[in-house]
Amino acid sequence: MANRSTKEDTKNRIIDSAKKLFAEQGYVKTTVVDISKQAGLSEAALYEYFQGKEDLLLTIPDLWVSDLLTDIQEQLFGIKGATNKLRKYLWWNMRRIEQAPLDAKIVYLFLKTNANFMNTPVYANVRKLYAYLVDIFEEGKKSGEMKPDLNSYAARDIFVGTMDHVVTRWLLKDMSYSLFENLEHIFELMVSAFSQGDSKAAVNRENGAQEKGGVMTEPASGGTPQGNQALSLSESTVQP
Amino acid sequence: MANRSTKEDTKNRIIDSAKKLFAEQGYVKTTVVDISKQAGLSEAALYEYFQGKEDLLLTIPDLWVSDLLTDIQEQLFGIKGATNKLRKYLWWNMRRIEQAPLDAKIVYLFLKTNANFMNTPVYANVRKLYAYLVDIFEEGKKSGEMKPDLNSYAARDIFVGTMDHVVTRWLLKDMSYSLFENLEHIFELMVSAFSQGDSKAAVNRENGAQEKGGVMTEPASGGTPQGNQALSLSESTVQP
DNA sequence: GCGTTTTACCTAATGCTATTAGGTAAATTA
DNA sequence: TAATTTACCTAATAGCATTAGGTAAAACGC
Repeated sequence: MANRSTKEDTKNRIIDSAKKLFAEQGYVKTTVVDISKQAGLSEAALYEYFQGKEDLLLTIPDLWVSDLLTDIQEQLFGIKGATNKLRKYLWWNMRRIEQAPLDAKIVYLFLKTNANFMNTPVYANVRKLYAYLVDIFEEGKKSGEMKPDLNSYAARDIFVGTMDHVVTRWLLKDMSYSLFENLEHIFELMVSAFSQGDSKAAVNRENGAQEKGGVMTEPASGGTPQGNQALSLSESTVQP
Repeated sequence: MANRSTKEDTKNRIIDSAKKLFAEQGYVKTTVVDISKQAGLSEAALYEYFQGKEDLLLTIPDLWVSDLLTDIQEQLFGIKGATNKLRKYLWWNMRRIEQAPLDAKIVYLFLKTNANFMNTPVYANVRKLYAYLVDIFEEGKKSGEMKPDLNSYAARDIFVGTMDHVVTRWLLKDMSYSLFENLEHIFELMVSAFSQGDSKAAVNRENGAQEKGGVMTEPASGGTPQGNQALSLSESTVQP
């Protein structure tokens, strides 16, 4: 194999092209010819690598999501306290999405509309990703950091729902501002629902009471393709 | 016009057919022939009523969402207290979605993936729908019911995000359980983030301190097509 | 009532798109 | 070096959205 590319390389080229085009123009408006041209191939060659357009859509975020799953374990390792873990989880999630907005767009916008999504390994991994949150809430209950009667599933629903909402809006608004805008407010508010006693006190108690755990502080946030213009106007679907 | 149907009637038949098929098979897999056959027409006739398949998708939820917008005003009328209003908003929202799951599926799953969604009257109306929440939070701050330093936009993000998450999961799980499952837990948890002082006390204070406002208590919840089997297993994406 | 116009719909293209059939020439293997 | 495999190609095929060009019944004008 001198001039030809390796199988792995071509497959990646196809995935990259499809990712880009799906995210840019949407699934429906992207054609298989578009994708294969972008990848420097004929249409027919693409079918050697993927069963078809739908298979491509369902396969694209596979790597990303399973990488997320192994990464979150590393990221939470060594962090003490449920609130600190929760915080790390949120900031980490946003960071990873900021770094891979194309994958995020496909997972958050296009995959859900596909009838086969629920049978996908991506879905199974997303479930596992969210399961960590339930563990964190349970830990918080045991340690007394969080309300003893906290319903961990309700808490997870609030946490995941809010995260997803913020991300989806950001994607729909074409990533025209920083994902981290207002995140501090939102996080504090959520934590105040889960925590025992006064929330701010709780957060501070946790931060102070230990060796700082190596967590927190907003990441420098370079990474969004078009740069983070912090367009505060488009912060949300509804503005004052 | 004796045998022929009226224009209005045919248009409704097309909308109903499209709604059903889009919700059942998804936008991509539904063909224009499918829709027109179901409506008892030829393909060409459909184009007299709609500009095409995409126009159809964007038009379907128009009526539903603008009806929601006028209804919410009626529903909140006369309810005293921000927490009571918030509760009514949540229960009302779920009720309306339970009653029109096809419209909901199109709005929550399919519309977001369309590049033109943001320029749609549906989007504008959804914004207005969410704007009520900000007003409610502001009211709660003024009355002392809610934290004086509450960030109303963060609060709205949490509330909307959580609602959307619960609804989306229900739709993806094919409406196989009751939308109202665990809603009480979730609501109380959210309110505890927004309220001044102890949440349960706050909720009770509000409920007791006035003529009961004509709100609350879970609706009898008959209405889901396949009936509410309250399949507690599929409550969420992640289970113990 | 009768010719004209409009309405509500139809059949039959057209042109694009996903997917498949049937190759070929370079690289690899025996 | 002959046989086989690999990585890719050109050229169908079939399905779909959309359009062109009607038609027959109803409504309108007089």
